[in-house]
Amino acid sequence: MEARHLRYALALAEHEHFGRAAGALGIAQPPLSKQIADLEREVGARLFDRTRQGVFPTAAGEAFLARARRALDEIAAAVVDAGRAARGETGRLRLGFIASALLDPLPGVLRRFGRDRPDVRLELHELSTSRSTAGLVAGELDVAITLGSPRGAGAEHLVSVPIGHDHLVAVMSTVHPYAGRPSVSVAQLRRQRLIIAAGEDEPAVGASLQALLGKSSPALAGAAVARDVHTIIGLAASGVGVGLGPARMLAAPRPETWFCEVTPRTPLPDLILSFAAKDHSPVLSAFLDTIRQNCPDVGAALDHRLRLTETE
Amino acid sequence: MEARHLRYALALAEHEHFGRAAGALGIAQPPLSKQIADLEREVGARLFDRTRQGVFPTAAGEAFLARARRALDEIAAAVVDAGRAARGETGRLRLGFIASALLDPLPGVLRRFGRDRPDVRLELHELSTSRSTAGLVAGELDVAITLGSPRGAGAEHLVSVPIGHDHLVAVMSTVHPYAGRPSVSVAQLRRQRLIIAAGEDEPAVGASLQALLGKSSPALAGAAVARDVHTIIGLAASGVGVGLGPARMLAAPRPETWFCEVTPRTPLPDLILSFAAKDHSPVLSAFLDTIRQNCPDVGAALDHRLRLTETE
DNA sequence: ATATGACGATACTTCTGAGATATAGCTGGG
DNA sequence: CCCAGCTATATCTCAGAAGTATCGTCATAT
Repeated sequence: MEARHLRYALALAEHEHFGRAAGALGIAQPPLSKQIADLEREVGARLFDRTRQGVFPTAAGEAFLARARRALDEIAAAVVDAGRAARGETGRLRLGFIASALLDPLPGVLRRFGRDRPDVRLELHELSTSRSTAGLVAGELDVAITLGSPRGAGAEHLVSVPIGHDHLVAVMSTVHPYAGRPSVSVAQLRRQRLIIAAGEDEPAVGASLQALLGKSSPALAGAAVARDVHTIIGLAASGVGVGLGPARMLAAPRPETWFCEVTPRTPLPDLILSFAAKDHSPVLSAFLDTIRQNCPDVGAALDHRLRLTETE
Repeated sequence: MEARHLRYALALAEHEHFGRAAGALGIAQPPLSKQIADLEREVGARLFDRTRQGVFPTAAGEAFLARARRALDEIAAAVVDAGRAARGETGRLRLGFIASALLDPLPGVLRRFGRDRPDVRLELHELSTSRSTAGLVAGELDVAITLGSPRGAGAEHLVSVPIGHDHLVAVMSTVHPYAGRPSVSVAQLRRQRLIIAAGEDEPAVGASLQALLGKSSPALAGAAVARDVHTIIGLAASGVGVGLGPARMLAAPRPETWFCEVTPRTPLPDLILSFAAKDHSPVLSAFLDTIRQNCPDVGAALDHRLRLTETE
């Protein structure tokens, strides 16, 4: 049973005449007669009544033709769907990102991407740098935005591109003595109980903190350690101490909290976009394209990568 | 694009390996490679990633395979559906019948047929003899039960078989003087205003009435003429006169009406089952089979017809 | 670094079967 | 009764599906 049999049967039902149906199919009449006969033998039932007035489907033929139409529609749709998927118009993009990215690059990128690719399902996961890296390596994410380049097992199979900057800020309860100030100094911070991200979860922030306060500062040693930025803010708001984290971790203002700069201004590692080097999916390419249009300081690595994908 | 391509792609996706998929398909590996390559060329997109760990569908491949599965399912279902339709297990039977048939042969026939062929859609039309005949000739009915053999244009293309008897009865309001009597005589009827079926609608009943009352009886000439038996009963119940019709027109007892025999007992023409001589549909054959099992006095014509259908 | 093995792609051959041409068989209308 | 129109059958041809042999590539083992 081949698709040809379905096409021939449908043409015959449409033209109600072997000769004309064959003409419409671009073949001669005898082959059509034979194919229909073969089809009827394979189905095990007569599908057409040959009368003097024309060729008409039997009840079995009607039942067969209804299914045949749907089968051919599915085949046509298969080609269309595959083409759309190949062009990255449909599909799925699993994005891991650090909370601070929600403030600057992501809103514009996601808005533009959602407009350009309305049928791509976006799965957004707010994750720490280390978790995003692990997700990429394990194939559970397609692309990630992290603070600093991914490190650790499997990171060598990732491609990373800087797409923005960040720096350290402090966060505290609105009843804290420093609340209302535009900035706090290192000396002031040393006298506070600090709240910082767990070292293995946010290695980039941890390194910057060491640079700011000193390698084995007592303030760092005595700091409260939180799993993620939400916890830092929550602990700070409840008066546990002064939280330290990336400036853009504040996607939206929250009640009961006060944010201020840290002097000296302490740059954090760049915002980094990463993805699996061997991932050539068109959805990813489209996303990278959107990134490039939205982030002026994307580097040559992304261009190079895009060129690789296109020439394939 | 042929069904073969779909089957091969699905096998490859299942086995994730060209050699094993080819083995499962009963072909060698190179033809499978070529068919997949041809498919990818026709679709215009790479459908499989060939990696060292195995062969896996791309996003386009996943989209294609989902449709391909449904297409092949439709093809398989087409064969199944056609077979069921050819065996008369599914389909439609449009039955025209005179109301009186609802009392005797139809209940048992329909019950048995509905049990044997639960997926055949029964379309029941209570029609006069002449309307059923016209429906059969016009192809709007598949089978009909009438009073007397169909006559008129196109009736020669019908096959007719007697399946039961009927006779004339009278119907009147319960307040009519004759109500309560087991029978009325011809002499009594002549003194009543009669209600009868329109001659062209029920020719068999009309002929029997003429035989009973005389060719041009004043009682007949002055009778009220109704389109169908329901109207006869309704008019009789409302006191217009005494209705005359087939005994088995009384499918169910009704309030405000009294039925009684007519003496002398006046047989009506046989109940006749008719269908188009060239109709060889399996649903009709199944229905005729049911009729034969339920009606002991079906004649040789039906047997002969059934034999014709089977030997085809 | 080299050898080895597994796997898919390519080159070439073989043969099935789809399609073309010619014609027979059937049937209703003149 | 013949003719016209339509489908089925017979035979041939050729495209293309499948088979065989071999190559190229890459990962792993020695």
